[in-house]
Amino acid sequence: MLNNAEISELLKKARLRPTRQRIFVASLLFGSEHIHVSAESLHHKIKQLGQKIALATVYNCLHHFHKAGLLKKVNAVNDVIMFDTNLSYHHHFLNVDTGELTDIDEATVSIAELPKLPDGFETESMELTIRVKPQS
Amino acid sequence: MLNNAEISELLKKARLRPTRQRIFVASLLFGSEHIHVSAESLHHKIKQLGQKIALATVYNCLHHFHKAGLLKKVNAVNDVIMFDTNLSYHHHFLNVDTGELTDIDEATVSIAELPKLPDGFETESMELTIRVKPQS
DNA sequence: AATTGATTTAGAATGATTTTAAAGTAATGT
DNA sequence: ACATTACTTTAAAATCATTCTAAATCAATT
Repeated sequence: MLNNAEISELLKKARLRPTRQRIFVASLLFGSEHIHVSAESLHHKIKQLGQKIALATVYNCLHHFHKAGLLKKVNAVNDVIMFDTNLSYHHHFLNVDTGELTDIDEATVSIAELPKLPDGFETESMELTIRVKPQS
Repeated sequence: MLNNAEISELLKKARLRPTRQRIFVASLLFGSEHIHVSAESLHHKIKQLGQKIALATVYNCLHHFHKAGLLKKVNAVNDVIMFDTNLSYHHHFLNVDTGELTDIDEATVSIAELPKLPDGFETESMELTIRVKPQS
């Protein structure tokens, strides 16, 4: 858990102005467990905590944090962009019913062989998505 | 290339009424190379061919074809649902600049080790997405 | 404290997709 | 063939996530 001064510092390091809203949003994202959020889900959580931040601001925050390298954008499936506080290269289980994402421990996956890239291209990132559903 | 009777047969087998519109849409999708389409891109192609089918009908077609197992839904990235006529288990290169998808030959990828699934869940599908960008 | 430039915000706009409800068409029984 | 029924198509409205706009606010700098 980070205090406001620490969060302020973190934002400054990322060249983001530590505004009231950004500090609050950052406090929900950083400093504890890695989490996955969408703008909508985060905004909802904020409202539940009795705070009032415009949805557009949440979008702005998430995108700024992403640009600054504080968040990873996760391949959305149900039209909803998810952001991941876990920046390291990793894969996901995707619950196809709920859209919920769960990190896969990198150590439990190994990709033995990869195709060669199209000419003139380089890899930006690589992600394995295992779509799962409740056993029928 | 399939003729209309063959396409009609294909639709009937999938328990879909072989209507004029579906036959036309199916003729663009099946019978030659595997392709990736969005509702919008397919509708555009149809208009270019001088035909007139409502965009909503294209959406309906694609979803019906998908439900019937004739198309695979591909993890969209730029908000656009892509459908793939290649039903077999396979992976994609994703051009992050354009959203364009390219199939990866399955033989060139091998995943050596996989994590165990969460309890009570089963795998629906699994997809490796290699996001690529023009070499900088 | 005043200026400047970035940020926040409500609300409008956008773009993909879905829904609605009416009109059209295919399949089925007669 | 003909009527009935059920499914399809369609334009237009609705919806949902997201982005834009323009005015108000705020943080950093002079």
